[in-house]
Amino acid sequence: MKPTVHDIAAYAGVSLATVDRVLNGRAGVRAVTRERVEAAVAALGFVRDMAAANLAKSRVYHLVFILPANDNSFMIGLRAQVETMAARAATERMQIDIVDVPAFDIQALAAALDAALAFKPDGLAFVAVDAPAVLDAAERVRTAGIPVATLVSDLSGFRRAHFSGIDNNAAGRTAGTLMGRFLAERRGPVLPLAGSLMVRDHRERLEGFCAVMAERFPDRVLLPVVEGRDDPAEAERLVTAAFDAHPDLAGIYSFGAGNRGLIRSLNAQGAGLRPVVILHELTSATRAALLDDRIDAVLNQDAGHEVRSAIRVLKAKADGASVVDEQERIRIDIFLKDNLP
Amino acid sequence: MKPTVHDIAAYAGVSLATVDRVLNGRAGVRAVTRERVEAAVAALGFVRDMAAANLAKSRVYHLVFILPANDNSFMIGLRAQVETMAARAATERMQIDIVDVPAFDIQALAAALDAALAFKPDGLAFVAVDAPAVLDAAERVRTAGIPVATLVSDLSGFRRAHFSGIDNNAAGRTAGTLMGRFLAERRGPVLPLAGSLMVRDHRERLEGFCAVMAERFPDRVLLPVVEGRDDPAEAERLVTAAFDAHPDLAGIYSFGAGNRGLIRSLNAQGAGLRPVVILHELTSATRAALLDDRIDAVLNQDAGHEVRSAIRVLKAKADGASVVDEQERIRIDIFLKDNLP
DNA sequence: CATTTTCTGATTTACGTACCTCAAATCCGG
DNA sequence: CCGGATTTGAGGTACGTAAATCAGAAAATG
Repeated sequence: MKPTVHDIAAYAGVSLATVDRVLNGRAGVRAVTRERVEAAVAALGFVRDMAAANLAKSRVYHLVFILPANDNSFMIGLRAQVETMAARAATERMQIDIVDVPAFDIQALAAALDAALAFKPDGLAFVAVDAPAVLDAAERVRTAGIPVATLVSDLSGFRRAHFSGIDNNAAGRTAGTLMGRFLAERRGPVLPLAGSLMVRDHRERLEGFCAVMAERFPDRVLLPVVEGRDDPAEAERLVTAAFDAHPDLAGIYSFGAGNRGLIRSLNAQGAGLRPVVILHELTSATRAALLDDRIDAVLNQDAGHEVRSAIRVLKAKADGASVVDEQERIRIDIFLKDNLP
Repeated sequence: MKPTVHDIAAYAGVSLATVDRVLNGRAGVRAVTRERVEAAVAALGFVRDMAAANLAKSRVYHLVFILPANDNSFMIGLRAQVETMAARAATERMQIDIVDVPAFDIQALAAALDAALAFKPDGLAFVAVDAPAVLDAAERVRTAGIPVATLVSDLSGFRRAHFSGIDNNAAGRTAGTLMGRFLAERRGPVLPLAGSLMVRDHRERLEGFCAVMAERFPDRVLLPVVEGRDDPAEAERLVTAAFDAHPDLAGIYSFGAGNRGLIRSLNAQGAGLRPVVILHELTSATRAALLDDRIDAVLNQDAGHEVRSAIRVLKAKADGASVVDEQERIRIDIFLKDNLP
């Protein structure tokens, strides 16, 4: 049988109250007594029954998610995941609040962080915009003792409890390797299509991609990066322009959102050999394109995993528990048409 | 505030005892009264607090994992994952027992299933060997009302609660696409190296691989499948023989274990152009080979995810709760040297 | 040595549910 | 309308922990 606090009290020869003081780090216990209790805990292998503890505390974990009010498929999906978990939250003594902020708005995000801090939640997760004002606000939250996790996009210099997102440099490198190998002997330049280079994830993906191309496929010409601002119409315009300027365009790596526009532009091209296309985020549009052989590979981050992971980690940090690190690492999923979920 | 049984009782105008009888399906309640209570539950959106309920029942979820006593890296890793979770289990009112059976031993596995059934656990997970005797034993467990999950390898015709493993046909197809595209214009035959075609996973991988090769790369010559029995020495022998017989060997798809032997054989070849190598399961050996550019891609199933998923599902089934399906789908991980964890 | 401060023990209540007992109310057939 | 069966109510205890109160003991302080 699992030992309980009563067993610890009996074994250590102290009262329940003293055991409670030691276990919960309250004052009013001599060092010797504390050690006796700790020895008993170690000897009996006591582990606190979290379910019972939470019941007794009638604790409700109160988490806040700050999400950008973006309308691209990925962010919509991410929000849906948070909402799903928020609905399930009641079952597990949790309350999850979602706060909206305008996308890429530094001041609004900083203000939202300060507002969330005022609520004193048990944990906070947010999609970072990489700016000093955001860093300051985030540090205020962290300093208040609230565990903070960054979601999808990280914040430079911030000592967050957790980053729930992928290694974007590695993602770019992966795309580079796939691009180089899928192209093989085929000649022609490759177009890198960003969302915005103001965002850290996109910069990192580009760096990784360029590094691999330079290292392993040095003969391949990379066209100058173009930025589609995560906007389908703009992406379509840019890609169509690239097709016009470079009839021998051999590859496109799109590492931002707005891929519906890219796919429209692909469809509009003639029946000739299409370029190798590698892009990010599995959505209904990119999935359909993959199945129809209009694109070659999709790199994806699992939004559901990211949200669940952030919740698990924040909850664990909130009560100082440990975490299965490996479970919280967000994979770079590579989807070909054959392994679509 | 979340409603409690007390709120239900008050709302329905009945006593706590009656609410309890309804919620737990005990006899002695008139149909009209039962409906009143159920209406109250629906109206207030009551959900039973499982933590409190388990505390009251002093319930311990008792799970049994039946694992083959295999000595390949994958199975060793899988076992380690189960052991890790078993250690953590105490914290979460769980007890996980591990039962060993000789690998590929149908009678032993069937006997182990029957033995486990005698313990009346709350859930059972096992690595299936695809045979009628195993199916019979598994059905006996299932019929006894115990949720059963298959792990890694599935059991044909078995109506399990859950299969915690990858879609091996899709994995084979994925390998086929990568192989075909990585080879591109390069000529030469491809060797499929199985562990054993007696195992369903390996058969499915082969089928998927061959299907894609035939559909999309019909000119590529596939050598006859060889079986390395998941044994490094045998794999090494077979691959070396293939090199000798086919100096222009262009590709190897290894979908069994024992890849240390395959890698040794690769190392032993001369400095010429090595074949494209795609294999399964990320281990220290395959990881090192990937980093050194001695192989091209590793398809992997995350053993940790599989184990955690099996536990979550069995627990949920044991108390009739729902499951986040998407969280329980085991991905086919594709690792290149760039996205290694 | 008296007084304050710090520590410790004993006891109680609470969390939300399960499960038990005993008595009272209601139902049903005759 | 009676007798027996069924249904319902009231109340309690239990699970393992948290947290509070209050009294008494030990230690530190003057």
